[in-house]
Amino acid sequence: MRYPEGHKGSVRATIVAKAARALRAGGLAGVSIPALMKAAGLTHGGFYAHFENRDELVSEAVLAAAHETAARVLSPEIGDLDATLDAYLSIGHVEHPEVGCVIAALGTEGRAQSKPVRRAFAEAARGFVRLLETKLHPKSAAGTLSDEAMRLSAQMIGAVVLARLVDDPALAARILNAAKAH
Amino acid sequence: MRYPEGHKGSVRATIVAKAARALRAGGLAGVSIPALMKAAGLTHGGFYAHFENRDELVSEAVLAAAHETAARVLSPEIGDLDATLDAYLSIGHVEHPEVGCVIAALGTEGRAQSKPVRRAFAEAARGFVRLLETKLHPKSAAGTLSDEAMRLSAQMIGAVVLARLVDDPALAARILNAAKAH
DNA sequence: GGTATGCCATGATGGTCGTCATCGCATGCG
DNA sequence: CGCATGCGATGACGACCATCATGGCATACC
Repeated sequence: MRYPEGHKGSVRATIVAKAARALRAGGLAGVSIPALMKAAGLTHGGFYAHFENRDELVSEAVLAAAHETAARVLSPEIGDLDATLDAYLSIGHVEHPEVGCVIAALGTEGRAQSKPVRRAFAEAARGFVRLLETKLHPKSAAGTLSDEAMRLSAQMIGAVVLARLVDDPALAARILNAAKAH
Repeated sequence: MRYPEGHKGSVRATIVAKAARALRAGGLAGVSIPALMKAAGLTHGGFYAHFENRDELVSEAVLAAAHETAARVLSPEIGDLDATLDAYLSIGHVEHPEVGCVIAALGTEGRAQSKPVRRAFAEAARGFVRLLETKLHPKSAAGTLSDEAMRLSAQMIGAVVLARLVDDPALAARILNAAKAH
């Protein structure tokens, strides 16, 4: 069929959005192209009309996931630092990695990926610390990162990773609460 | 050939040890059985004489890696807490995940694995916090975990994950140093 | 020293993956 | 109203995977 203007672009955007979700749920290597396309309501055939290769989609999905979490948890309008900590260090975040922080969901997989994917993770990681910096010190000069922002970023990410691994809801909740101290 | 007593057991141990290294380097899904066996100096054929299936090897490799790091970095004879922090939060650790902490190397992959593998990760995670607890409070009752041990565990793991992702040696070093505060 | 043993190499099988070529078809344009 | 357009479905290809069946062969035992 002849498709309406901009159709292809919007389809591409939904593929990226659904992939961002599916990859966080199943791991970077755990979801195939057929599965990713099915998540977007399509079959595998059209994939290469939208992306050069699988890594291009993975890279964009990582960035999309990072922006999504930034807007939901780290953006200024969420509230002060405590509001961000409460949202990030929550049971809901631990139980739903598919809509949570991409670093806490896929962080350790980034290192072993191709260069474009590694670049996406690098940008996500730097963006995380940068946003936390502006929450800690709203009037700090752009581009400077305080030790406190780096330390607290590590603490938040590590806490969610640990809480997801211990396989014990009560202990997970204790880890999250312990990580709210700063 | 007729092999000397205990030969099979020692071969199995070297397969696990080499797999622990290869999996931390390449990711849980990034190394195939042929590759894992080649790392141990064998071909893929004999694999199922040693393991029920791939997940059994992965589970054992995760535990072996955890014990290895515990002995090298977290054991009492390393020194006090500062010695452990210096070793864990070092450039060498960031640059060599294949011999480093299994949680910092593979932590986010654990959640999406089969039950035996998840159990291995859960034990590794709990063991990490437990060992840090005895370093922080040597005379605390066995089995109790302080908020401080959980918070600092998260901070250490998150710092290494972040440092590996930012793709900037100078920034990585700053993150590591920032995470030495407690 | 002959022989039975059992570990491991060779090789096959079915399935799935990433990638690509082809085609049908519904609709926006003339 | 007919037709050209271009998106996406169908299907094929080679590669690689996990798993398993078979066989060779060097040695520890009798």
